[in-house]
Amino acid sequence: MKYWLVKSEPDAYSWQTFVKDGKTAWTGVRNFAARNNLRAMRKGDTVFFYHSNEGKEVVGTAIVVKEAYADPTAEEGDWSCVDLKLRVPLKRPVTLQQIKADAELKEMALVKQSRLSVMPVTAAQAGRLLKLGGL
DNA sequence: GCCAACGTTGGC
DNA sequence: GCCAACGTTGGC
Repeated sequence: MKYWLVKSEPDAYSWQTFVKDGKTAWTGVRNFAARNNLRAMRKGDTVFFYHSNEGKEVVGTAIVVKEAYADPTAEEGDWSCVDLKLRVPLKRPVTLQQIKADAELKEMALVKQSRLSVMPVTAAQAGRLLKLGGL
């Protein structure tokens, strides 16, 4: 069982919208590294949901319910998406500031590769995020 | 709104 | 196959 983190601009697709939807197809990824990470996701994996630009914090968790399939929103090219189901909101969002200040979390791709929108999270980092998030 | 980082494209 | 130019992302 692995851990991941996906980013979304609240303007494009917010956590609040996800809460209403309950489940969503994670489409629109157009970056090879991010796509490959999507393809490496397995059913049951935990996915952290991060708000970029506005908020800049990890706000909740989701679970992979359908593994990679062809992204229906892609008009050309070889792109993939997965289906995510809502799990739980963090009791307290974990901000980028906190992440940068944390010895373990500052090693996350979120900090080191700011442009990557789908990335792996280690088990240790996941535990830390959940703890800081009050879960 | 600016700018750094970095992925992608295209000319050679 | 290299590398410069360009576009996009995302933090500040």
